[in-house]
Amino acid sequence: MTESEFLAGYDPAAYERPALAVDLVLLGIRAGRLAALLLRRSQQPQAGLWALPGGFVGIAETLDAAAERVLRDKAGIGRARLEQLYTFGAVDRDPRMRIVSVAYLALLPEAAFAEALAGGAALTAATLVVPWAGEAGGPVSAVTEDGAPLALAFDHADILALAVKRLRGKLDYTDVGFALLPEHFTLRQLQDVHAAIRGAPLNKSAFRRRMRDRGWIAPTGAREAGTAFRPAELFRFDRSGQF
Amino acid sequence: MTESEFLAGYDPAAYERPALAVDLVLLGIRAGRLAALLLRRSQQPQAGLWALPGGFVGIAETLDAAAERVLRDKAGIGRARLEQLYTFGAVDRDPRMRIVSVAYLALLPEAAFAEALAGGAALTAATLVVPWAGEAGGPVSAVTEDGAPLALAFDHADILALAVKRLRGKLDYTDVGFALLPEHFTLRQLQDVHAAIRGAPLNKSAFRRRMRDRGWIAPTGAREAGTAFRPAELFRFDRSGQF
DNA sequence: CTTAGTTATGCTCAACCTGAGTAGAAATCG
DNA sequence: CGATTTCTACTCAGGTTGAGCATAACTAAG
Repeated sequence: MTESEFLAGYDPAAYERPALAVDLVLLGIRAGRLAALLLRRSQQPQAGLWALPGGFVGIAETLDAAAERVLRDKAGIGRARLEQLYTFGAVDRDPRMRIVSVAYLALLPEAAFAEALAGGAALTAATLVVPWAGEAGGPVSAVTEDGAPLALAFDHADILALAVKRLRGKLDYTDVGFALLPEHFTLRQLQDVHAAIRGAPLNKSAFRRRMRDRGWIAPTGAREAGTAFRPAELFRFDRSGQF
Repeated sequence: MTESEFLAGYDPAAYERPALAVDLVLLGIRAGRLAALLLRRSQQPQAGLWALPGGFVGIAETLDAAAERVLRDKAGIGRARLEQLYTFGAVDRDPRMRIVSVAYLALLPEAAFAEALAGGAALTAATLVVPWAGEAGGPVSAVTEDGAPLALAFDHADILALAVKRLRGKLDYTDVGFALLPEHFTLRQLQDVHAAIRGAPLNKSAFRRRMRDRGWIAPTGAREAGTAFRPAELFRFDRSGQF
């Protein structure tokens, strides 16, 4: 039987279908480190564990639309650039039933991250501990500001790990570094964000040179205020720089 | 209502679920260009159009397992390294019903590609025409060996386009270039594969130097046979070179 | 056997990029 | 005003890349 014949004779109700959900990895910078927004599960299974905001995909709803709806309703965030990350389909990833989940990634500027935490959605910021270098991949764990571990629900540790890996991979040739910063920023802030994503320090002068040469940043003419020492120049992201 | 409450009260049968499928992008090199294996649809809808091999995901079947089953049953290929590409979830991507499809990518060495074509699965090799440079992305089209266009079914042109984009992005820092070659190959063959994926020529000496310096290739001592001119040395992929 | 033709391989050289260090500029604090 | 700290620009060595040239290795034609 060919695929065509199979599809033509397929009865939508004849076979049991997996449930389809989306889960959101919402990342920001917290105390100079990568952090994710998590919700605490209050019900069984896995009550008390920490989970990514998620929800089921409607029958007439795009995956992207489902992710935007979850962003709005579960995380209380109005707008963010969501990007599909990976689809997780292990059979036993949820103990109740078969749920296939499409993971999405969004990067929040510091203000949006703080606003989401202060909102009514009972979100917590979990600092990510990434024990591997570069794009090797591997497990990650989540801790509170005090360093206390946060137990993650389901396969959400794997989802977070993949998000960090993807982020590191895109750091050098896309604008992900700017997505975590406010509109105006100093080169030092930009470098700190890159260092937080990489999990490793960067050469200062080489970094500054590269950013200026690539044409990604434009000087605003203004300077930092309120610093104890020489204020740095403020830049903004210049989208006209080619990618 | 929090996510936990929602999930706890969720009745698996209460809401209509999208159907979940996998589609396979099977790529190889054909006459020095990237080519994909396609099936011709014999039934409505979109009868006569060309489609990627695909199939539905079973209720107790991993996404990866479904992709492997389709590879075996629909494409007649025993083994290949499948990698998840992206999940396509437009509401109207299939006119019959809502189908969300997880696309997978596999790279076939020249022999496996030819063997699949010769097998009983009625597959056709479609040369991919990629009108954009680098990782810009955009539409692709498929043509026969003679240059005649092949009309693609559903959103499969988008899936192929994303596969090419992904492949180009991974070319420089992973082993994808070797996956399309036989076990023993010359540096010229390796360079041709890279050029076919990039869609642009490469500097010869710089390419050779880079490949040798990275430790990805190991000389076999043997030489090409049957060439009209000086035979090139045969190399094999050396997995011990770090990534 | 000799020579022309063609590709493989190794070498050099200039241009560019990166990591590292140094020196002066600009601000606050005591 | 001087000490302190960070920002910014500059230089320099080392490594990588693109480009070209010389030689090696092989076949086919004469």
